[in-house]
Amino acid sequence: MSDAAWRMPASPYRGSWRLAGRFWPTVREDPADAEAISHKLSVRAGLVRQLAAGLYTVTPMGLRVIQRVEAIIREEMNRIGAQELLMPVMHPAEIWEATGRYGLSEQFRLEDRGGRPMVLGMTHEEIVTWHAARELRSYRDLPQSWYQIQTKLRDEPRPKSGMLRVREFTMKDSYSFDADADGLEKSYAAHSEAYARIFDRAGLLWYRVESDVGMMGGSGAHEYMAPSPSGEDVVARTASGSYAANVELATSVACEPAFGEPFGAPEEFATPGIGTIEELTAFTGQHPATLAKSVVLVADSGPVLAIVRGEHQVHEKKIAHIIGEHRAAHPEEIREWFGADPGSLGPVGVSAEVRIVADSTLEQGHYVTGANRDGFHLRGVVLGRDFAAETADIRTVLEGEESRDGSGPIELVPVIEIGNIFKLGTKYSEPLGATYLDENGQEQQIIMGSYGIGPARVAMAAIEQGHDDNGIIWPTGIAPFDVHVVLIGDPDSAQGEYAGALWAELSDLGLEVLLDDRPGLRPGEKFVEADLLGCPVRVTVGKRTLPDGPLEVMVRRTGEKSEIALEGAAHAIRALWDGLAAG
RNA sequence: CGGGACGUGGCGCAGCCUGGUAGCGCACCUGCUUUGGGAGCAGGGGGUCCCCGGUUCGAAUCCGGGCGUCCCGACCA
Repeated sequence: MSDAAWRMPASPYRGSWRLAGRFWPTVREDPADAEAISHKLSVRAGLVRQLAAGLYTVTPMGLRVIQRVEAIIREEMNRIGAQELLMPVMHPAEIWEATGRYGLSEQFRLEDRGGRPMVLGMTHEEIVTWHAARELRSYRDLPQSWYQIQTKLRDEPRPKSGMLRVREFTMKDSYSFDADADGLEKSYAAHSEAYARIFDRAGLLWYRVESDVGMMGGSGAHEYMAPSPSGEDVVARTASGSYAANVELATSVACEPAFGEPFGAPEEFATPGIGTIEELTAFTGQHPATLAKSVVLVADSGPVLAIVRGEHQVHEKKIAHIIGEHRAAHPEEIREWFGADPGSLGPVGVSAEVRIVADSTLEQGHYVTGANRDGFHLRGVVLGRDFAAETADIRTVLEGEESRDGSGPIELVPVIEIGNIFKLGTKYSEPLGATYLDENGQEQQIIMGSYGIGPARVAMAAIEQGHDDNGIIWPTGIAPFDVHVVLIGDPDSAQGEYAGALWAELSDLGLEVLLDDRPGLRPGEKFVEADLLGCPVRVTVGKRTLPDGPLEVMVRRTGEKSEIALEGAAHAIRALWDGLAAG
């Protein structure tokens, strides 16, 4: 075989491709095990291939999209003065021991040849702080913002939805180091602005929402969420977006049911065979919001009775904030503590060993609760009078409930988390000894923030938000190419030569152009694959084009076709693309 | 970690219930025709039927164990 047979055609244009000879494995049918749209289309459009659960190879075509996302991220991170660096994926375990994060269930652990325990990085707070502790000594060294785009490894219990939830992925993670809380606010705000520009430029519909600080710890956090039916998280927001929060901490104004006349004391009544709230609603004819739901949990400290109104659910995360790690109680345990089975449980007359946590909504009104006697309930039960309980927000938000800021009813939206920002404070700088000397020579702790974006999730979210029956519809900002030139005919033909010249001219005008010059393919196949790939503008060059034109140009998003004269065609296409990019 | 489904040429699937020559479509190779929306005809190559064990004269098929992948839940910076 001669060299020429396997060499790629020479291209003077780094960003533009001639397709002939390239590795671009498209697929006609949806992969059998794919559920999410982005999973199906990313495989079909030849962007990724799966190696194992949660492990994906990105193809040359897919890598173009990822790299465009990364390019936007780099520009915007650099714009706010963040500096790119690169830290190792493999870390000595002892650094993670210092912060108490060694041994987390998602952590990949291994040993080096000397038997030293090592971990693969799930994130880099420990490592970056370790460096900061050694290098940043004076207030004159602050503030700093460092970032990297690098591999993270997490042994996810359940990888899913293609590239949306994987065990190995690249993340842009940045870390800010400030002298004080004001400095952190500035770094946080700078990242917030950079993130807004990044996600706008990536062409996503996105929300910035309040989030739980979770295992990262710290004093405040926001998540960036792209709405999508394939999303794993849920955001509670109002139509205007003036209120938006992860449901894990969202609050709302619960409805105000008619409680009716209060009772002087709880009254027991028979409820034979009644267990669930639905049954109790039907039996009593009362609104579920006037019934109290009792859930028994077991925390480290012992049994916990969590109470919410009938229309609500106890939210796992919210109750966990109060009682810590916990599990559901076994039926035998419930029998022992309450003397009744689930379905007839309530807070009245419960032994002191049971901690009672009631949702704040219970502070108003009187309720029907279980009587802790099988087949009986109490009506007229009042919190504070008939039983004592801690109160807190432990319930889920319901769609349709009013927002606390008065901006209207709450809607619940499934979303993909594409980024997050955390105010870490001293959570990492303290255990790792990251301190500096202030103007007075006093040792102070460095105040940190951490900020993440998943470029592949950005790409997948774009697919989720932009597709039709024929394939992907990329936003102009992150499409693999700006213009897709479909050559119909032989590369050596007159139209082949014209297509090559147009390709070069468009590239000279600053566009990244894909020229489908693959020989032997039928026109239909090229069109179908062009639709699948979804570049914003498609130009067709065929027999009809020469010698007098016109060129057929199609906008992928609208399907709108137009004809362009050969004279000045490249400039006209560039102008068309500029119009799409602008709006 | 609980529940469920699936595992058969590269991809998508049938066959399994009722054991007896491994099949279909697409893709791939060769030839001819075709060439503006996934072509037609003819010929051809390619499979440890996920793995291990058991039952049987004989196992893709029945039984047991394991592994893998996906979905639901739990979990999740």
